[in-house]
Amino acid sequence: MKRAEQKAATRAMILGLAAQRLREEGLAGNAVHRLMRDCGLTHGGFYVHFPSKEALDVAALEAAMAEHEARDAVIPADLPRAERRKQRARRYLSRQHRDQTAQGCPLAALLSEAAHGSEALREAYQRLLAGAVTDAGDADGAAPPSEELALIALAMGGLALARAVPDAALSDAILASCRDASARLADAYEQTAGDLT
Amino acid sequence: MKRAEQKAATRAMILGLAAQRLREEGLAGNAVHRLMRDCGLTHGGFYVHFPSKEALDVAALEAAMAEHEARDAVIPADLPRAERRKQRARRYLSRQHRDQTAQGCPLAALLSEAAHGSEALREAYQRLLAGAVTDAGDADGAAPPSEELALIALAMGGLALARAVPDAALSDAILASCRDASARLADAYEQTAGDLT
DNA sequence: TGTACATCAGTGAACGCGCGTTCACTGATGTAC
DNA sequence: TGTACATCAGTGAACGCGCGTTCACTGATGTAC
Repeated sequence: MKRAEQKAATRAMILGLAAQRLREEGLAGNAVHRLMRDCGLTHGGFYVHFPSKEALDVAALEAAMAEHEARDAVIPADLPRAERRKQRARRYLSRQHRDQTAQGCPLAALLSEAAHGSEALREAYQRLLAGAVTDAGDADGAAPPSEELALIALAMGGLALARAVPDAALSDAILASCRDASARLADAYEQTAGDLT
Repeated sequence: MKRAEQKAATRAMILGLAAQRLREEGLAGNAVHRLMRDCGLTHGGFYVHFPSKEALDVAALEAAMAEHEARDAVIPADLPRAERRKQRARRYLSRQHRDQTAQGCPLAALLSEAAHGSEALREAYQRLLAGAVTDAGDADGAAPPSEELALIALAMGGLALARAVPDAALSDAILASCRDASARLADAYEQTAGDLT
């Protein structure tokens, strides 16, 4: 079985690097030739592991999300819901998350690009988003998905905006504003039930 | 002066179409050859009007923003601040805005892609964002920029997310959740002064 | 244990394609006399 | 007003480049006897 193990290891290396690149450079900036070369391989061998570039993009998105979620699984479950939401926002909208794009949330990294992706990619994107909403909702005691959706949209929008802007002071201000807004929103959700208009 | 007028008209046509394409397909999907062909011209003539593709991207971003802002300049100034903010959010997070990408806000269309753009593009992006924040803040009676930043991040994040997701029901739910969250946030800003944490 | 054969991960040259950009040109418009 | 020349917006062939993908191959690993 040594051959199969070696193959799996190579595939994991390609996928791992692709998952980083996808977040750093987006869908467009992740070329097969560069990816394979930077794995110490030649580009032809790529198709032993993946049927197409599109398939890699989907697999890389999923791998990136799994890695990102494994990274911050430790929010104490005994805190009140609003407090957990604030902690999540504080972490997501941190300078660290902004600056470490390659290890960050791929949904934010592809926030505007996802709409131009293949159908398979967009379905994976939606599935991962729905998963994140469900996870957060369950952790928050079966909280309405609409609340989690808005909190996630605010967090992702703030993070993407902080990365788009070249001025460091403005970027920091965006993160701080959105952290504050997340906290206010978390509090507001505790005060009144949500009827949408 | 007939020649100069003709030239200006051609340039405006190229720029106008580029401003649409930029929002529909992003930075990557806006090719010189296709753009010129769809203007009824050949690609060589492009460089009579713009020094480079990069320069076009910047000009198209600015043109798109100007067009977008001209489109929704009519929010009554005599309404209370929170009400104006809610109206703005309702419009920005509408199904219409989501579906008419080509006429929509270019900052949302490039939300995640802007970070990979040229320095000139990122500076233009920041300038336009700052302008939108200032305009909204002035209209709201010199409101703190941090409040406007968070409201804009929520609106842009929600819009981009609603476009990313292929399922129409989920997309609608995202818009509705973010409209509701914007309203709650606008109310929350009226109740307490903002100190950032 | 040693030999012959099969498998298959990875190689590297080649493919067609679309990209941004250059450049010698054409021919209608504008100017000078 | 008519003729000769200059300008310059737009043409279209050509450039080098990187992309995703294919394919005949190599040579180490795995299997059969």
